[in-house]
Amino acid sequence: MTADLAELVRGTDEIIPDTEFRSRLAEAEAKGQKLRIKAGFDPTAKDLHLGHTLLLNKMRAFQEAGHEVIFLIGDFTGMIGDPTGKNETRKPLTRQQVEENAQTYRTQVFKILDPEKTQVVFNSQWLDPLGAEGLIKLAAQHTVARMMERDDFTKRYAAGQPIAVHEFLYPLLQGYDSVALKSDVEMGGTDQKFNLLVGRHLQAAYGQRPQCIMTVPILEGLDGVQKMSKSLGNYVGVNDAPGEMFGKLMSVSDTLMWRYYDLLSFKPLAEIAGLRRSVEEGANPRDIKMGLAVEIVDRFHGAGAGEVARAAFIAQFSQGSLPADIPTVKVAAPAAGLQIGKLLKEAGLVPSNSEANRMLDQKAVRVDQQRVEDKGLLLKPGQTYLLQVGSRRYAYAELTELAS
RNA sequence: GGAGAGAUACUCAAGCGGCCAACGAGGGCAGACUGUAAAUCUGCUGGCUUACGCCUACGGUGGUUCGAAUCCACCUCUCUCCA
Repeated sequence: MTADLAELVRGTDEIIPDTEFRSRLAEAEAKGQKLRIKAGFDPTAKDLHLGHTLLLNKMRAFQEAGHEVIFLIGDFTGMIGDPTGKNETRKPLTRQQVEENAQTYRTQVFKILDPEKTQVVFNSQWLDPLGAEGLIKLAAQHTVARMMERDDFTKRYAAGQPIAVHEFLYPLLQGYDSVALKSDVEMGGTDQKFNLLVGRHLQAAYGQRPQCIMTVPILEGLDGVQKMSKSLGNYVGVNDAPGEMFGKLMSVSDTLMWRYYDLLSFKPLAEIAGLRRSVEEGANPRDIKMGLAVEIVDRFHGAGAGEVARAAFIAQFSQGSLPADIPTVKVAAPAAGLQIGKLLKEAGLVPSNSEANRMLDQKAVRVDQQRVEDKGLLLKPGQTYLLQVGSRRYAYAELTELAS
């Protein structure tokens, strides 16, 4: 069990209380019991990214150690709609949307978790029947002062930002999930620490043995500053195509690369330390970064996919050849020809004509590998042109004559 | 219930009745330099017109005015203090 323990603890941020966690683990082993491990997910986000996988990796580690992993989908809370984060009022989800999202979740999650060993539950199962009376009883277990201890509540309050009353219900309902599931351990991101602790408190209030909590770090996004999230556009999705995944990982800074190594790689810690040393001794960090990108691409696209992506990357960027998968777009053009700016817009490379003109001004546009600055350039139908905006946007435009 | 403050583009944030498509910062995009890195420097950052110009924008609806993001009224939302 000690080997297991090291693996279970690797990459976690905090375990509270640490000693109790260890003793419970030992106790379960001695009695031949399984610990009930709970982790909750909001069914609003459809696409999982690497940030989510930190938690999933941990869950998997528990599965491999023989414990019972419960994947909780917060469909009830999702349908209320969580307004956390500024002043956006998130639209409540319908049952059907929740179910759809949950289904998408499953397919992605099982790239990491073992479907056979994963129990999937929905919290509407016990929160629906709770009723107003149950809710009031639940709310009576906590105080406003303790609620306000939550970091983001404190900050928002101090900053004069609104806090809706029902936001107080969130931690309570999430905590009640732990009561309903009789969980032994609950896992979540560090930003969930408060909520996880509420679960501990509530279990005690309902006469249960309080769960231990385990937090995993929040993964920084590609910018290295803000957390990885889809809405910030700084994420690597588990469904990203191999080439895209590889490219995104290569674009992170050298500093961030080490953070990613620590959190995402399955390589032994000693090996990672060795890589650090080799860079200090003069190895090109780029090559080390490729190693990480290969590992991650392999993980989600099968062994070998990483090497293929690496070769394509080197061909495209180190040797300057074109990417392999340039989309072809058909565009109708008048016989006299279509103006370059309009073509770029029609081909979907820029959002507007004005933007196209700006790109032309900024020497960012190439047609058939030749830089173009003349906004009046007309491209005649009957040909296919290679369009390029900046270094990442490519398209073949097949111009067909517009019947006038 | 009473008194006050506020709502500006992706975010924060300036804004005198005309010089405001709106200072500045961040973010983003592009160019240079590179390892598609970081750092740095430069430029751009509402839409339409091959650009003289036109249209849409400053919480919402009306109004005053030759002219409003700027003034007035009402509405919506938020915050603070008092009850």
